[in-house]
Amino acid sequence: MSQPPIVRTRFAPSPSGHLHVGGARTALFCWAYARKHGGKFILRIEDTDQKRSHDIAKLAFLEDLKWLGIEWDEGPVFQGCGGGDAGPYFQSQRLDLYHKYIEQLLEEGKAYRAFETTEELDVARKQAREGKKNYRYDRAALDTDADTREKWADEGKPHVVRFRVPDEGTNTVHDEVRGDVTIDATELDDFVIQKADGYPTYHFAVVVDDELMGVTHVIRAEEHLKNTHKHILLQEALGFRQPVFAHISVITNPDGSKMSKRDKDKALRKAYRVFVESNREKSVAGDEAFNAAIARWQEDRDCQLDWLDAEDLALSVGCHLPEINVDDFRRAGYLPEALINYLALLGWNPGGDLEKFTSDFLCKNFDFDRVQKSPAKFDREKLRAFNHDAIQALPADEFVRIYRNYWQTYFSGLYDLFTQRRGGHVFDILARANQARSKTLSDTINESYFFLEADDKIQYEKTKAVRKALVNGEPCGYDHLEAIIPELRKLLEWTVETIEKALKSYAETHADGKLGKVAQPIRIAVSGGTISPAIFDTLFILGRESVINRIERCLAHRNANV
RNA sequence: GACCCCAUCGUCUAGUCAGGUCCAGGACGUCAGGUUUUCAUCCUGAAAACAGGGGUUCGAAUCCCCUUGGGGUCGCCA
Repeated sequence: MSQPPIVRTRFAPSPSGHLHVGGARTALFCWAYARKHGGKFILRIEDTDQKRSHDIAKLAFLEDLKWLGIEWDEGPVFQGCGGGDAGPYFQSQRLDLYHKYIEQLLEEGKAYRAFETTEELDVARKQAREGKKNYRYDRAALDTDADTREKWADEGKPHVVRFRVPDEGTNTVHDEVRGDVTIDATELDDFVIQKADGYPTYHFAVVVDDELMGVTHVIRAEEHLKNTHKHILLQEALGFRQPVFAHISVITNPDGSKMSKRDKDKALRKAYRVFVESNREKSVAGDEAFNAAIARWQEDRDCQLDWLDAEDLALSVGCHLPEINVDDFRRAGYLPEALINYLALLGWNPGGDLEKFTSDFLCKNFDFDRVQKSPAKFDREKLRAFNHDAIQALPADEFVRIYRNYWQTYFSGLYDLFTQRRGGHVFDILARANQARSKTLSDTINESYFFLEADDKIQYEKTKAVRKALVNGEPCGYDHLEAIIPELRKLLEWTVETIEKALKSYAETHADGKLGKVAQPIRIAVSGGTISPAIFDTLFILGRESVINRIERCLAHRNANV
């Protein structure tokens, strides 16, 4: 009895910056499946496209995976992850391997060299489309005899290598999610396996690497289902084992279109067009390199801006880029455990009514039989609700740590200012006061600026709610403000507890026990509006001097108005 | 257009494989009340779906067929 091979799954992204949520879900499922079976999860970089740049920023998704807690056993070495004996894990470093197998197919007559140019093929495709015909490569290369083709190749004439597919029969993928998927052999044409630059195509590299790396389960998005037929043919031709396949459905936008990195580019192009049309005399300010990048981007519809440039431009033209990447959600103040939970549930569920679970649970329970076949729309509101629950579930100390870290990372200027003025321990109080009112870590950022404004710069909102809180009733809000100042002055200690005691006691005797009658005018006086953390926390954080200054100023404002 | 895949509330889904316990359950969102020092919460309640049509069967959300709708793919991208 032979042992079943140890489960080895892999996630194989192309190096293109940050990880988008669809990729994250695929990686999550690959990882969970490997963990469940005590196997290995491999990360492989599919960098066979020389047209794409290869700077290190393109590997930002390594950081994203780490942040999500998806750790790879083999692959690029990064922060304690990676390594392994089946490398190198960058396809661009494995060219000799691919060449060896290409030669093998060539010698066996299972592949051949073809000399058509891209332009010639484009014309043929266009003609087919116009004639409402299905395009299929016509094997024109085979019209030239083999010796001539070898001679051309020796002379260095640019060419590709095509795989010769069977002329008849059917091809079946046994898919763990979808069952058997069969197509007719005539649906496939002789696809390219080696490009003119000598690099293998995706199809070829994937098949060779999965074999050499001992991959047992290929879990990937549905967009690859059709490719799988090609991969099976290659595996058969090369005498490779066939892994188990599982194709998961794509994640879509609310309008049903595939959620993709391009969505950001689309949104940006649209906003930029509007900006240029309405600001003819103004241009987007930037340094030379930035402007050059914009120009290139405008010339080529297929070109996408570097993500840093994209964010700069979005800021300049007032465009909110849709959150697509894991990092977008991280910046927006989502917790990794919430994103993981939500993503996992988008396409898989443990059955019954259970929705909330950890990645640990996923690793124990994930299997293909509960993977959804249909595409799932990405619902930001539900993600937000999940994030809210995740934040509320955090112990206070842990929330403070995460909240501080979030400010330091994404709002460092604000954080430094706050801690300089009020001190690090007061930031803790702010964090604690904000936990209950946060659905994301960023929710309370905008509502924290008033703490740092100069006392005499507070602007009072001119809304009904504000007026009502200040002037309605007898005594009115202004009257309470006047009366509360001495109460605050005489406190021996300025703590959340002493403030609470003083305000409650005042409300008891002067406002029929209705704290709101007193709290709301104070809130307006110190913040300018009706939104702040709990009033006792707010006053403590602000400090006694500022509180009294602001209340007095508010009262002066009343007199000026009367 | 061709090929392939899919189809339960607005959304994610349970139930489908082993037909009856389902006039279809949960969650997000929505709406209506309530609690609360504001915002955010929290509590209670409500509206909300088996795409349509044929079969099979005593019985169909569940099995079969057709139609319709949605998605994916059709690159020297991955």
